[in-house]
Amino acid sequence: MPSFQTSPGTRDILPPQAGRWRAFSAQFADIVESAGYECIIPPMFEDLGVFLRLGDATDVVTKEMYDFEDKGGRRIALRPEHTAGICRAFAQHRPTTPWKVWYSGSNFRYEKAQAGRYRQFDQVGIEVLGSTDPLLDVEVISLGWQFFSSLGLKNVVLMVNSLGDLADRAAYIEALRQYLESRSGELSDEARATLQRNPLRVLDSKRAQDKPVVAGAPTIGQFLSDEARAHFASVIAGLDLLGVPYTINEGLVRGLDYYQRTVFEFVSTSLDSAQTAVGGGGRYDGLVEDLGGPATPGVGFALGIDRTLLACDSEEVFDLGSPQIDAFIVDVVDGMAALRLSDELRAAGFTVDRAYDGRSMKSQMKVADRSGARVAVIIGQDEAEAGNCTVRNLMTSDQSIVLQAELVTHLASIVGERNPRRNTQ
RNA sequence: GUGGGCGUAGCUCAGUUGGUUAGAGCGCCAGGUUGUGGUCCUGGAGGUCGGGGGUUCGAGACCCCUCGUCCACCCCA
Repeated sequence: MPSFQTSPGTRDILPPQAGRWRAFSAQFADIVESAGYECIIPPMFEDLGVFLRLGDATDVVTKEMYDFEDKGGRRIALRPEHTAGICRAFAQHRPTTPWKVWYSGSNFRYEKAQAGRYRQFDQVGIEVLGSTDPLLDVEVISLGWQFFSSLGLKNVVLMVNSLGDLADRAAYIEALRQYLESRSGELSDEARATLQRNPLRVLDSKRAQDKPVVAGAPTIGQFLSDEARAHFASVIAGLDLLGVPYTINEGLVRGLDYYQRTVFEFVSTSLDSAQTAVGGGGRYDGLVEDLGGPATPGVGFALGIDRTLLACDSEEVFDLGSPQIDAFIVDVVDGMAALRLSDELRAAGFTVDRAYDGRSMKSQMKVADRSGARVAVIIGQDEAEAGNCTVRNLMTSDQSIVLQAELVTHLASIVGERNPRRNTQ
């Protein structure tokens, strides 16, 4: 065993998996940038207070925060999610609205690791600040939906709900509390404890014992104000218009306290672990104000990269290999030709690798084969003296001798034309 | 945080009721007549059996502690 290993809940994303992550983010960027969202990169740690707004009854704040005091005596926390930091950035910089941003990055929560759950985990997401338009909620939800579709995922379902405005929500929570307390004798010990902290979360209980009680609970729908009801109706109408399939789930509550009105979650039905939520979001109209900014509505979502990729694995989609190598250079003289030719070919736009350490031709050919290269360019003593090279097509085993000066055109005839690398002036 | 499963070479695993210098397959490296891959053959490198303590004449195997990992709960992406 090596002396050091990754800390609990963290891991190395090695090649080729790391390349898949990069492609994942790139594909996400393509989709949301086409809708006018721009990239934002907030800091990984902030003043602890920024994240306390997520809710003092949530585990994310009370148990899972990576917080510490820095050398300057500041109370700092590693971000457990992106939304709060982005709202803080909005309050700090006051960009014109609507402010549409997307992000891709790591979050940190001190939890015990499990399938699809890590202490350092990555999300991509979008946020829009400055508009209450319900059709914006629709745009946001539909972009999430489109992204899952673009990955090739079929077994993702969308659940939507409305938590109402603050007053609706408060009235509902009170009614729910009264109901649950009246039947607390039937609840599990765990659910009773949850009831004290956050009655909404009892609706999420997975224990069979709690199911009958939860099934009989009052639902949020009866508590919505006229405004909240109209807002939700517009969201539904918009989803219908776009043909985005959804399920209204009145038991859907989100884990963070800042949500109001629209909430939604994307769930993979092809994951068999306990973690099936691959993404979620909603409207958080009070958050910017809570952080000391002007009253500003907001809506957004976050998708878990790990879990979504897990879903891709189980549906056997979005499967990427390593990048294709066009040519592999085998130089058994002194390596100088390999150095020069690889440089020239790369400048011409080809992907080129080579062997090192002056190994035997047989050994270098093995490495060439393993690299998956389509062509081997061989420089032996004869070629070096004649100024040419042997070009071997590793798929067909055809072989020919060409002048080194004509290598670029010859290679293009085998693997196709490439765009030369451009140097910025 | 609670409960359970598991921790033997880079990877996947064997290791009989505790008994001599710990094995296989894959991978890696080098050869198989002196310039060539993917198949085949031969050889080689690589492990303080997660770590610490204990029981024993003797422990990879048994006991305790610890760390890590996986799974469930909790919570969430």
